Amino acid sequence: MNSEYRLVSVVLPIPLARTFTYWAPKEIAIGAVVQVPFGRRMLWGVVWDHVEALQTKYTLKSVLQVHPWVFFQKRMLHFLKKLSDYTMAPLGSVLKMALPTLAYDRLDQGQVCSKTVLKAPLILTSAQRAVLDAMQALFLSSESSNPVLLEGVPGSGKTETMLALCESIWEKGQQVLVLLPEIVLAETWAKRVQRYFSIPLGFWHSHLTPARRQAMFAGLASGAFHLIIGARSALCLPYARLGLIIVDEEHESGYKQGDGVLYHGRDQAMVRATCENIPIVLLSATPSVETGYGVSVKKIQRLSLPQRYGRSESPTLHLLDMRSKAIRIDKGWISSALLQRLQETLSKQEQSLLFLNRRGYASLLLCFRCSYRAACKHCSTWLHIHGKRDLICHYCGFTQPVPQVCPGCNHPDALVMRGPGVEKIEEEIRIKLPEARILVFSSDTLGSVKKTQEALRQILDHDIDMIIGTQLIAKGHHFPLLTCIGIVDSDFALMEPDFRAKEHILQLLTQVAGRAGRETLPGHIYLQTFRPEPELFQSLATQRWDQFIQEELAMRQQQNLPPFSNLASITLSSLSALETKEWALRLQRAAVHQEGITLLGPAPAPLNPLRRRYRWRILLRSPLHTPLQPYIRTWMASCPLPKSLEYSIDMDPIHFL
DNA sequence: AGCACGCCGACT
DNA sequence: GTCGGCGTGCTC
Repeated sequence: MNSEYRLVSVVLPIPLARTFTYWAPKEIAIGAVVQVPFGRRMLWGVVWDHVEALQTKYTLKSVLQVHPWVFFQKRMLHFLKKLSDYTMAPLGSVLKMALPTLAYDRLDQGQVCSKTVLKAPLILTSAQRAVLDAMQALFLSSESSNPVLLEGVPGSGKTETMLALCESIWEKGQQVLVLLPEIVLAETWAKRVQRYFSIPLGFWHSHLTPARRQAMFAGLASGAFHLIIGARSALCLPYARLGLIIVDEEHESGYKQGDGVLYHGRDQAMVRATCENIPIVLLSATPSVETGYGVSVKKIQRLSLPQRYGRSESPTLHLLDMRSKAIRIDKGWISSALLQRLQETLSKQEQSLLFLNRRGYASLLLCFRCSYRAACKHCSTWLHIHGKRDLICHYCGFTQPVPQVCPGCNHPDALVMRGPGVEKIEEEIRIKLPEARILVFSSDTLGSVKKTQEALRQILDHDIDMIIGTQLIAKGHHFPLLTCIGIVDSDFALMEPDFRAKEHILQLLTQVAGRAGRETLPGHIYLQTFRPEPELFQSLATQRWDQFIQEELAMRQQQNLPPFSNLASITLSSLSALETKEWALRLQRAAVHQEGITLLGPAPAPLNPLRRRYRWRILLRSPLHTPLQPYIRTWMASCPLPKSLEYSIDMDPIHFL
């Protein structure tokens, strides 16, 4: 053994829980980013630990180079370990999220830093000033402080208040990370920041080109960027000097998504803030029930900005019972009452929004003679119709033309399209209000960030009279001329097979409603429904969100649901229906009873198969202070699965499909 | 994850 | 007879 060198264990960005041992220069620090030979590849990894002595049959290889300026602090390694332990994802998978760009055999220079300069005075109202003072008092008062929830309706001035807080972070030479549930919101954030500050600013999301990604990584890891606006995946990066995390729209389920490591962006942002010992602020007009629980047990400090500044009353709510003969219209989906209001709005040269959370033209193709219904080959789901011509699977993207004759009975004109989508509503409006300039706002019509920006510009410039949109339209945009909103089908979310359905529909409807009457014009909201449920719409009408949270918490506690218990879902999948079922049953039989832990299932997943794979699921529940991870670890280890079966573990699942 | 090795179907 | 499918196994 040469005294110039020592042994280190290295974590590599591959889906393995283990480390690999290499020779490295004696002075190498834990947390150093190193390039190592691995098989016939070269990989960048992180020095996890020093290894004192090792007997091995391998001839150990040596570190090729040490990255000159990217480094993982102890607190960062601690965060990655916690994330891996909590999600039960291999440490290497977690590292891959933290080192997504260094796969290449090259080094970028760190950047020499430009300054952040205040361009325009940031004038706060007294309410905003009070919130800012309260936050600063909290963050300065103790060594480690609780997360803050800043609650406020759209237009209450949350962003300006946060910018004033950011300024104090930038004065200390630290970085601010703003997390967004949806990356189209990034431009809006950037514009508002740049109205007040000249600032080195970076973006992070999955659509960056490799070169942009590399540059962004260099900027944030060197500390050159003072602000990073990013999607969920920005959470795990090695910032040089992180000083504050802001989670915008914290209640959004977009924070829990994706493949690979299943984590909740908001929850893990709070973990990261604790590890880094920095403040974190959650923003929302309609906080999640989980956050409401955090407030009630004093783990989260709640502050609020109740006033709409710049003016305006709350919009007026009208419930339209579609079962009533006086209201309905024979052909179509827009009631006479709503149509009349749309006409009036148009003649006043104001804007309207029709909200329908269904993409495409129609959601099903039926034969009225033989009851054939178009289904996806790969997923056990029905095909949707887009542009009246194509059948599309919303889960796997499979596409085929709408058949000319019924594939079931060969009848030439027995096929009908049912279940209206935004395109169908557009068709109806073009006939009934031919003079209106219409824009359909959905992921099909707005494929790129650029197209979305252009659509938003058209709305703001009043090149558009009426927006017909899916939930994409609900998120954080300002439309000053928008005074009339129609919810075409208010009943959709109650179909969700999920205990969070009520929370989600209220959040979505509140958000959509928040688009109306933002400036000086009064807003009207029309809710078309076939099942008017007074208490549900009551919460929306009175805007008593905290009251809804209290009621919902009481219900969740009574039924032993999160956040009063832990849930985990384990999904097995394979190409064979029989094999999946058999192994799901075998796994269930291998489970050892433990006090408090309940196993539900196995049951076939609701969409089976999905993307050609058959899936069975086991759900676990435990009391709040009994973590499920150790139990799952021993259990899964006792029942090794063959390679043909894939499994995934989802802690705190929120999507039950 | 990659990248190899290894054993069964249609073809230059 | 080979080219190539993806099942299984290994990487310090």
